[in-house]
Amino acid sequence: MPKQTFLNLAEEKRQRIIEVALEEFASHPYSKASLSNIVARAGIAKGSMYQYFHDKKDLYIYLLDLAAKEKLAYIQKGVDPYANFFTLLEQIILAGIRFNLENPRLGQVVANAMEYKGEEVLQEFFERGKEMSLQFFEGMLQQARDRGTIRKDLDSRLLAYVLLGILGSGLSEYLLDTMGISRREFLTNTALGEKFSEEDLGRVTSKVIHLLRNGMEAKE
Amino acid sequence: MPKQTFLNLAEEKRQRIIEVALEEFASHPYSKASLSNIVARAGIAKGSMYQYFHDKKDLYIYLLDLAAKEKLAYIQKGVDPYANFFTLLEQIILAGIRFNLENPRLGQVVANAMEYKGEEVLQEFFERGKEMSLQFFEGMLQQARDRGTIRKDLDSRLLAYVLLGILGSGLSEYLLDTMGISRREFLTNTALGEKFSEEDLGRVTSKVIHLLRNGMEAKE
Amino acid sequence: MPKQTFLNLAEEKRQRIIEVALEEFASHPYSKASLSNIVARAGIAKGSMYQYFHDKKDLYIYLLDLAAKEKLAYIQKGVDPYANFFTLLEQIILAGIRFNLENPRLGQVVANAMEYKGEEVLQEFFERGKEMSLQFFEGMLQQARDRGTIRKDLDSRLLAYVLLGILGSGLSEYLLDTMGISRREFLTNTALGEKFSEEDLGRVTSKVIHLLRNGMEAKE
Amino acid sequence: MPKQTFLNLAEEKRQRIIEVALEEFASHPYSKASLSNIVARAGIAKGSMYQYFHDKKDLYIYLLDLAAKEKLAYIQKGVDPYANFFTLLEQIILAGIRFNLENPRLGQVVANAMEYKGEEVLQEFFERGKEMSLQFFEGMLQQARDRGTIRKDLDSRLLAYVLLGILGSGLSEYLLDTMGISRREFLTNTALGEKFSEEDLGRVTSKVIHLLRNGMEAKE
DNA sequence: GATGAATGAGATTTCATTCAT
DNA sequence: AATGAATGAAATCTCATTCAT
Repeated sequence: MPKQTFLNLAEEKRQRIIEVALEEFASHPYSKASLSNIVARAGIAKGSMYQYFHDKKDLYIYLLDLAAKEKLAYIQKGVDPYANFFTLLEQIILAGIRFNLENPRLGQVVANAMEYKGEEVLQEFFERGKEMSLQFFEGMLQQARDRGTIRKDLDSRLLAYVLLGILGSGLSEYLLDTMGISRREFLTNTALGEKFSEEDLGRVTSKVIHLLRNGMEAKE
Repeated sequence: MPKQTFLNLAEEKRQRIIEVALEEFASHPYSKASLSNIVARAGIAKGSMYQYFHDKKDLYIYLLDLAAKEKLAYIQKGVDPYANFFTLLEQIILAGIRFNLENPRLGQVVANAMEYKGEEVLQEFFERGKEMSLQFFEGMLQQARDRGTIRKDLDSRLLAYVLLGILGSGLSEYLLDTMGISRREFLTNTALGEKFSEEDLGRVTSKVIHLLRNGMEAKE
Repeated sequence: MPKQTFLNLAEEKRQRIIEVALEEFASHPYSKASLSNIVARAGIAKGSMYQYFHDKKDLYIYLLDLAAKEKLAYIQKGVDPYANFFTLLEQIILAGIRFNLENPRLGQVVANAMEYKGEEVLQEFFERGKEMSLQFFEGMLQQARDRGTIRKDLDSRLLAYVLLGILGSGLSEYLLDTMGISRREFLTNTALGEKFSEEDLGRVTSKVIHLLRNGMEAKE
Repeated sequence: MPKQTFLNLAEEKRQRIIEVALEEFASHPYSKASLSNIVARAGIAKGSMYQYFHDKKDLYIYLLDLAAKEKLAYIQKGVDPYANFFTLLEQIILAGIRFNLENPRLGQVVANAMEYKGEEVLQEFFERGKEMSLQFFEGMLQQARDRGTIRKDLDSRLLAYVLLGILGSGLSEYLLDTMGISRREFLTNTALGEKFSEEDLGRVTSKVIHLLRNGMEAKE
């Protein structure tokens, strides 16, 4: 939890710090991310960082929380909760991808967290986050099953893992790949997200949904 | 590439070093993995490590390569290349999971590498590995499409991403989860893999294959 | 010397600051005592502290001076200056111990100062304080010698050192020890001093006086 | 406990490090003593210190232990354990003073430790040391009482505190004082100890013993 | 007079890598 | 070929003090 000091900061300065810190944490694993780097690029004194946050971990968790909340809000905004399951899933996937493209750093920080292994201090924290995501999907799947939208024999827990794997970051990467944009460029140059048209995103998403809905097998 | 010195080492010593190093890299992100730890536990001098490998990165890449090759060999051994697509895919998935459970450290090192972002020194290397995996799946999918096993309108590249996401490590994690085994225990205690019966693995795999083949939608 | 600002403060606020600061300096060596801690616990702004005192040293010396003065006043109050030497000494020892038990923090700050070595900035200050104490005892001893109360061949300066060593804090510690009270508890919980009865104190004091008067040797 | 590395060091280098470190710890309280200072003055790399000792505390405890052992050995060497109580005590006091004068830094480190208050990490360690000293004196006193050398009504525990207070460092300070040598000079300039003649030391010691034996009171 | 954000020097500690033996 | 001591850059973090509001 950041200290009050940070929250009192002028909007502009606070944003600058967040921006720079996100960039650092998006492009380095937690233990390699350097506070010295961040303060240097944000143009503040090293000690100031400790007026704002208790320690490195505090800063990281703040950013992660921020990113997760923003991504969640973004998705909720783009979704009709009363739509049927596949429409809802399509909207979620679409919003997820779009968020990642429009907010490369935020998206990357969340994605990194999902896959974080072996950073002992943070493990517990990550596991909680992962469990929450899993349960969200599991709930959705249960409901769809109850309503007869999806087959009764599907294992919701397993499916939740599968969906998480697919959404992880694979799809955004696919898009970057097909546009020939490297991850480094993407994280550095904020404006690249605009290169992707609504149609591109829609096409990819509907392909995925079609796969999930009907499977791969060619029927006669 | 390890130096000749390392290859000349007595089998037993070489194995010990590999074993210890794998344990370290499986349970810590690259930048947190400590050479000091490794040499201490392997009972060799720190300088010796530099007689064997050029630097930390060299050692890591060697292990990664080793792990990838072993996993690949394991999968190839368990697979009938002339089987039809879905059978083949099922065998691949099954072998992949089984390998991860039987070789926790090797499996983990490969899995970590797949998801590693932001470690500049290694990025290029990882991208090459990922590209290889993608192309492998892409080739398989193309062939299946040509043979009419899967629908013509599927985008093989995108599907390759999806398959990679699913196989990543999600399924092994699902299994560990349902057995209530923490990742830490799993990496430390080598014998845990035996807890999983062939039936368990078969059931999970066939569920996934069924999903990929037929999709989720309930057909009347 | 505190600034006028501090002296203008509302009595209550001033007392609170003093209390908190004493607690900090009693339980940490000078260099580890933290102004940040003090202001946080006193509920004032850090800048305010610098309106009241020139710097950390200034604050410390103020407290030390205060503690010394209070202890001295307490002792003077409990002493009959016209009593004969051993009675006087007994009263001094008794009052000294009692003060320490009734005012743990003040007593501790004074005791710390007596033993403080190696804090360059403060050395000169401490030496002055020590010299004053020594001269006080030296004077007393000279007078007693002149009056024939104590032996003529005693070296008053040396004896002053010896008395200082004994009074330092050894006796209070002996009492705490025999009651099984740790120094930490003692400094935190203000009320512990009441655990000691007048008789306990009297017994200890008279033992010490008896020793100083007659020595240890068994006479037939 | 220092690492093996330190013990393997060339005698000369090891001594230099010890010497410099002692100087630092003798003239600064633990938390102010600076490793950076030590390595700079010892002419070694900062990292090397951590090849020798686990951390600052480890180094300090090593020095303290060293100092205590040397002082103890020195005293034991100068003492006839079969002498009667007062002779023995005289020899102990004399050896203690002489040690402090001949080894200013060692003596100071031990003396500081005796009085250390509030350095939480080390508190337990110090208390153990103090308790050992107390018990040593207590044992001596008990024995003397049993043998009828000292009065039966003396409280050995209390007397142990008193003796510790007297020996603390008071007597060496008295001597430095009478020679007009400041503590700073004394710690810096190793050669000063030679200024004190055997007679000076003997005279002081015998005065103290006389006091302890016969008390201060003038008997008609 | 009060505030509390800003500062930056300096502290301890880690670790990959080098190199003399 | 093996050793392991030496290195030093870089990391995180603390804290007395300053100063603009």
